[in-house]
Amino acid sequence: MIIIDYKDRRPIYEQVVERIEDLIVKGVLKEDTQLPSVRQLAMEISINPNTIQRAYSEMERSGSIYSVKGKGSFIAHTNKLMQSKKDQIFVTLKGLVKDATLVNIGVNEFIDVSKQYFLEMGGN
Amino acid sequence: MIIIDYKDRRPIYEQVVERIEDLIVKGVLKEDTQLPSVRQLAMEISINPNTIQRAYSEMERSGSIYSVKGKGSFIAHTNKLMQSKKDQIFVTLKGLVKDATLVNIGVNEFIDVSKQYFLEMGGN
Amino acid sequence: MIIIDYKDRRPIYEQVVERIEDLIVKGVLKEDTQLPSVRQLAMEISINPNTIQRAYSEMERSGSIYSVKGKGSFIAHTNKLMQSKKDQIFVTLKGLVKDATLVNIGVNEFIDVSKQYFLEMGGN
Amino acid sequence: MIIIDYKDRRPIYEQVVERIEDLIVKGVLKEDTQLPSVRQLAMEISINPNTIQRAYSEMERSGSIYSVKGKGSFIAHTNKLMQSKKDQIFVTLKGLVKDATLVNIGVNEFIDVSKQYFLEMGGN
DNA sequence: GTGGTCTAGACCACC
DNA sequence: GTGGTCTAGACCACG
Repeated sequence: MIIIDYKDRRPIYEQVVERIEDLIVKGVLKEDTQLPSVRQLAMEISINPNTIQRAYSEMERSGSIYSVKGKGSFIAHTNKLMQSKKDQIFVTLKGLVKDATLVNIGVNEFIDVSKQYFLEMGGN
Repeated sequence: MIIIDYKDRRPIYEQVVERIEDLIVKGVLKEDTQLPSVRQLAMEISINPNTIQRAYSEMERSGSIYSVKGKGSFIAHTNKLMQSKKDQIFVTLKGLVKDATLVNIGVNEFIDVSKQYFLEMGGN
Repeated sequence: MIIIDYKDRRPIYEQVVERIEDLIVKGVLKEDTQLPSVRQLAMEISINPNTIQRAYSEMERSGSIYSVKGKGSFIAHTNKLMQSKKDQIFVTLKGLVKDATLVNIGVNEFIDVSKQYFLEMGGN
Repeated sequence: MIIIDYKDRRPIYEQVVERIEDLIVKGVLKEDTQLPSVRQLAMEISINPNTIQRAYSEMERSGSIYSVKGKGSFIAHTNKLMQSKKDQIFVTLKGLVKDATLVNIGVNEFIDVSKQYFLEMGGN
């Protein structure tokens, strides 16, 4: 379910967070679903439980999941996550537009390519 | 000319590269212009010369500048840099569109916001 | 009657204690009233009996309730509980005032806000 | 400088955060002051470097300090910290007032005691 | 069994 | 030298 790319320069715990949050926004993991336990997921993908623990901690801090000692970890309300993901996308987009203007990419080219990419995505 | 943000989480040498390449794409630094020497730039912005050296090495490797032994470092042909910056932007855009579709941001919203951002940039 | 918030980070037995003591200070549960048995309450709120047992033990230790072998658990004299709750509040208040002085919150601001909060509570 | 209370139930890293943030709000540590390195502080108070690392990470996340790889950790702008501490105090106060009304502590008693505590603090 | 904290020791990127 | 990540193994509180 969760694949780690060891060539990726980002830390493992960050990749784990990304993979799980992806599953949430995709709707695969729904609210109050129980996540695999720290130890179990650690064994599954053959990494140290502490690393998973850290990933889970990050997600709890950011409000994506909630953990109960002795019970397990569960998916939280997804609204907040969706919104923060959207916000993040628009922030990135703003920076990208800024860079685009610097290298003389015009509005038209930018949105044409965007449309094209949307088409490709829809095709999947 | 070059400002380092120590609170920025990226390594300093990367920031130096970015600042210089920015000056190149903006046309401030033109082809075959000589860059300040490693030591000189290091002193100017109060940074370890090793860090500047690494920044210059990275840029030479990527083809943004070229070095002549005993003479110094110079701006290379800017076409290649411009093109790679453009490529990079479109790669990022592709990823962004992919993420956008996941959180149900439609084509229309996406390009409307893009246009808006372009307007804001033009206004500066 | 008793609601557990699994997203609350405090242990469940502590929440149970708080809820019951709340009912006591509010006057809902009066002196010598019998509490539901451990098993019964556990079933009611779908919780492990061990957890309820621990909550009851804590309250007996602190003197909020008393148990009679073979009969059950009962609300103790409420005076002591009321007094210890009051004491606790003033201890917290003292710490809070100390912190307030550190960040330059003056007496006036502090009591103005307090009055405001009392008004809001009264309005409920 | 920093004292750990092993009888305290809170985790060590949390105590470290509290102690340092206290020094910041008290004005002992000023903006851009360099903190002791992770390893050095760990040796000083005889705890594992990882624990200090975690404390520093928490503070960087919350914006109290900023860290630069290869250089060290530094005190950030203190405004944000002061504000969040103030906010925290008023949140606690609100909860305290709510509890006070439950046990029949009136506005007058509450603010009288508060004033008294402020006097005591001022006397230190 | 669960999550959370801590230690010990290692490696990396950066300066 | 610095901060940051990871592993291995231990212990605790909770259910």
